[in-house]
Amino acid sequence: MTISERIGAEIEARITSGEWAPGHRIPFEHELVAHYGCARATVGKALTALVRTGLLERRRKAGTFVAYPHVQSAILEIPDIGKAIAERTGSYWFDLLSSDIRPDDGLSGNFAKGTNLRHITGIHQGQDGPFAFEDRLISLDCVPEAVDADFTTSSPGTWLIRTVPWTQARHRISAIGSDTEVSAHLAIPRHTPCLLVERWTWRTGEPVTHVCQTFRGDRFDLVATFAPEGR
Amino acid sequence: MTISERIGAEIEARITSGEWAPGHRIPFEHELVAHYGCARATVGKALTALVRTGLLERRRKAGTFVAYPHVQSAILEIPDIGKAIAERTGSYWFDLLSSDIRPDDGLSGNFAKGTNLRHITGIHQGQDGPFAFEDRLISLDCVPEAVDADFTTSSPGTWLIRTVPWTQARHRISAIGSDTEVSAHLAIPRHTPCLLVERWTWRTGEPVTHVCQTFRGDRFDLVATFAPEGR
DNA sequence: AATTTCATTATGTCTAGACATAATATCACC
DNA sequence: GGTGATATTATGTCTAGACATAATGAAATT
Repeated sequence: MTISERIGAEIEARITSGEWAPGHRIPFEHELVAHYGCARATVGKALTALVRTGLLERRRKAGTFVAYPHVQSAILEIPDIGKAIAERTGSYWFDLLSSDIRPDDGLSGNFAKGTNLRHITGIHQGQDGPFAFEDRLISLDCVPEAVDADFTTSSPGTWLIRTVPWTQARHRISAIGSDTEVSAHLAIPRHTPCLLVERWTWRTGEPVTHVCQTFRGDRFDLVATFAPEGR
Repeated sequence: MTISERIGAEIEARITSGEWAPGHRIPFEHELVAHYGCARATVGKALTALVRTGLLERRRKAGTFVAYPHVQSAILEIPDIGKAIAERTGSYWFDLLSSDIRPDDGLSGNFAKGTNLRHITGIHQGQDGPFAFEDRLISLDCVPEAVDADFTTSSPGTWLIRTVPWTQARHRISAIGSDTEVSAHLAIPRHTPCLLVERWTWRTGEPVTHVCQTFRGDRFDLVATFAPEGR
């Protein structure tokens, strides 16, 4: 354990134990330097790490304070569906249902009107039947290689992750009842509760893909963990 | 913009533009030092930040490499339900349905058998009706103040965030159909698709609370964003 | 050929000090 | 009393150099 890690751990312990409550001013850097007998940069490194995790807040001239818990946030692992299904059921494949190319009609609101899009629908299949239905648009202006990519061997999601360096993504997670089309594809009654994961991806500001994945509610959930001690 | 920020931004640009693909060895630190005419600590700071965001990977003796995209992850903001509902509908309150105190029967699997628990059920209400049903257990051994906390003025979640310094949390998000009890509380037909958010919280390894929140699927979704530029 | 030894090298962490910046408190002045 | 200039102070960032550590490849040995 390095010196800065030790300093950080000791400060964190005092906070989580409640000894230093939110709003409390922790000792000045020069006091910590005197206490630990190290350089200021070392103390600074420890404090910077704790600021990153949201545990501390520094104000010039005033000092360093225990932060008030703000918005709770968690790290959500967006699973590689193929890997997740293969791990759970032993096998996985992607059934391509349709694939066509057309310009954006300007109604999607995500891509610029006229953007060349590849439109794909398909089903993520596991050992014991369908897991999820996918409806995806890929911008060919941003990812020209997607024109002739073969999505019968690997799913579009897996292919894209490997091909395009993403920079930004936005997810929306909601619960819906399956409609007629999805019900047929997933082999479930109509109005069965499903998890809908919608994802938009950008690369340096330019839209890359927009995907709607409908999961069978009884076969899939998302897990997120939060650990403030940073990675 | 500081020097280290500039160095980091330039490296990131080369990666997201595709010039430096995953696996590429970026220049050695001493080369970057020569290029930018700064100290090694400054280059190191920039690189450390990029490692944190998962864009780079450093190997002693070998050098620093562009990381292969691994698991996609996103930052999920766990909303303060009260605030979210108030913002959307203009008003919010928590309807306490039941509150009792009992020792853990050892069947929950989350708390140690015999742990004193406060068990609470209630409804998150908005302007135009119920939003979510909540079923919560709080460990009184870990949070003794919860014995006589008044959850008619603020929701248990809001109260806990302000009172207990959390250290770890785990969430599970799934889609379910409402059962008889939930249907009645949320004023929806049975088997309506709902978003179930389950959350476990620990404080230095000790379980604090376990909560199941059932949201009306038509009135709530979760949003997560991913932005590799850190935080 | 296989193994051990050793020098090399790039990153990991640290020190001691410097200057910059922003917020605060103080004091003189109107 | 209110206002503005000034000194003070804690954090923010940086430099130049040091030693530690771990991985590599080459040389020496078995």
